[in-house]
Amino acid sequence: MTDTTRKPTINDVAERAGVSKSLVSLVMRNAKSVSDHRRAAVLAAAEELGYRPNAIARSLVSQKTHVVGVTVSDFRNPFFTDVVEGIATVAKANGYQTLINTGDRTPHGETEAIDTFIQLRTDGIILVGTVVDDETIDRIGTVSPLVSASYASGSLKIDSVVTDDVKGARLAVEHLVGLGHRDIAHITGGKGAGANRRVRGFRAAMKAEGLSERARVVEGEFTESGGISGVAELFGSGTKPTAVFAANDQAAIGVLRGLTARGIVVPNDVSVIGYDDTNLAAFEHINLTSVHQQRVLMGMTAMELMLERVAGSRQSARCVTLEPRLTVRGSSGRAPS
Amino acid sequence: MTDTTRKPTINDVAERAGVSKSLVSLVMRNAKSVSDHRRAAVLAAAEELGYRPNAIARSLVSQKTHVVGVTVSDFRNPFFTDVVEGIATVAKANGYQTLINTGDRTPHGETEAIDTFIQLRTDGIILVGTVVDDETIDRIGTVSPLVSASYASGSLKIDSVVTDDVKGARLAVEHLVGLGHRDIAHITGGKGAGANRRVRGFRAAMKAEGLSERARVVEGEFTESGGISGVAELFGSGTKPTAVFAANDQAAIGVLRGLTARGIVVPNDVSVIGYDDTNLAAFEHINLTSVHQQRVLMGMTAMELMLERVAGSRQSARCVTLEPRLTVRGSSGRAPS
DNA sequence: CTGAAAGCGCTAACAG
DNA sequence: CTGTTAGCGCTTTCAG
Repeated sequence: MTDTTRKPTINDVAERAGVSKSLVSLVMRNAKSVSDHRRAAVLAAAEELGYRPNAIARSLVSQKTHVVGVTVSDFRNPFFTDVVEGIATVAKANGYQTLINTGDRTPHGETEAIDTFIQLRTDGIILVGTVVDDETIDRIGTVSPLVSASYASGSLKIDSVVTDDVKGARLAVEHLVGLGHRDIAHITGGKGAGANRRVRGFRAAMKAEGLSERARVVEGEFTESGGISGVAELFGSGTKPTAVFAANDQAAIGVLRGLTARGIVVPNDVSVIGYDDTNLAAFEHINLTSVHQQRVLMGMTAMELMLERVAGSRQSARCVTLEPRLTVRGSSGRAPS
Repeated sequence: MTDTTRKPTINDVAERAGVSKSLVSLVMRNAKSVSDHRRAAVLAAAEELGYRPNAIARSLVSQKTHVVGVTVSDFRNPFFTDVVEGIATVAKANGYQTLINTGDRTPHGETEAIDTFIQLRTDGIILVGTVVDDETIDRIGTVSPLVSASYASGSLKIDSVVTDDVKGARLAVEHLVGLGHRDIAHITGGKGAGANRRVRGFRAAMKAEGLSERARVVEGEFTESGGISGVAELFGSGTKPTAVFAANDQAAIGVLRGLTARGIVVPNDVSVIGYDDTNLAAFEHINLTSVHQQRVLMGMTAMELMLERVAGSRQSARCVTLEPRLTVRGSSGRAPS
């Protein structure tokens, strides 16, 4: 298991095939300047020995690992896994490997994950739904190519790709107003990535509809319990809204629960809209109207930005904005008269 | 961005601090045999230069990467993400990094992912819900420490950790029988990992209850549509069961949909049980009775087995079996009289 | 077309 | 306690 089974090196292959190391190296990288005869001999020797090039050693000299590190703030959130899938697809298509790591939703854990990538000398790092502050991002951006997905960093050193959440919020509001709703509330995502933009978008859209006075915003979280507590606050006292726009699907599901518990019927009494349009929203038993984000595309775009950086074909920071859509399902309906 | 920003090496730090490379190396690894004075000087120099040890170079000489590769057959399945979380927790606690890769649910893709890990010289590889055949597993097992989670490989070279699915199926059957059900059907998981054990367990349990004659088994899949088609087959003709045990939660949700579409009420007319006890099952709107698998523990155990292998403290293969539990929720109830 | 030699950044014996 | 000397497995000039 130790030295007896030592993995074969380029030297072993060279010896077995009776040629020089450099010759083997050329063959392994498909160089053309090798005679068919020797190439065959090398290939045969490699096959026999079960030789696999040592990518570690290779990258030590080439200064390229062909690996990009990806930090994911929350593995369990289906939104993120789709983004990661997009990243992986484009990466693989371009000969890159993706190394995934989670920072356990904490700035400290994520910073640690990033540091590991730096020590591993990944060619670049993609932050998905990062929770670290702009200052740290800026610092890391000077050391390694960096792109942020789903969070628009203030740093000028890095690229980012986000959904136009201001517009997403507007789509939700316009849909509800079209259904006759006027008392509309928004439960925020707290300090989560993108939460701010959604709040701004909500306020702006309500204003545009001349409903500023009737807009209510309560603090929440990107979780089911965030939605539940939001409902408690909204329906505990004062004017009750006829529609609730939650910061994401998980919070919206909390809203559904909270409403059901109070005997309020969706969508007859109150309409509910989520954000992200995850699989959850599509489940027939949940059937949630939701603002759709192009998750896989977001990941693909992030990786494409990274490739440009790695190739050195662009030095300036770029922020790509993706268009949201509204997916209408059963949780939204005409306002009660 | 290229050579002007070259990352500082141990040499740069040594020069800056006015000491030898080996001294710096010792300090970076917290060796005690260094005078406080020099240690401080080195640390200061490293800090100024923003030096991060090159893990690539380090592992080239130490022959250890402190990285374990993890292949996940399906990222979207919450079952697997929990297993991965367990792996990552134990790995981190022991100074290991986890490199995650998906094989897109295909044997070819997964084999490719494994090959990448081998080239990267990861210290070991953990297969989560693998889809590659035993022969391939056996071959890889001779090259690298390997452990399989959720699939019990026939290979004698590798370790595995699985849930006792035979018992899990029995728990489901016993629960239903206790509620007065006698006509019970099972919708299988097709060729998916663990599907076989669940079928066997179902058959054995029904036999033990003296209900062999009334047991029905229809072919399905580990997906929602697998459940839907199963319902179509079960309720299309012949004796209709009063309870359905699906191979996993996603299929069970398909069953719920299929039943609802036919106007069959759960659990009044028919009881439904799933497998995995994922977050989905717990959603109030789904509220599915399900056989619970200790997912995080499964991942933790897998990583522990890996650590034993890496440390060389065990040469023989080991298969750990985890206990299932039944989580009772609203989708199962007394059999109609 | 092929081989020899010099290093990539780091660690691991050895000497002082 | 500290510096020197060899490599780890590979790529890359530079000569033949």
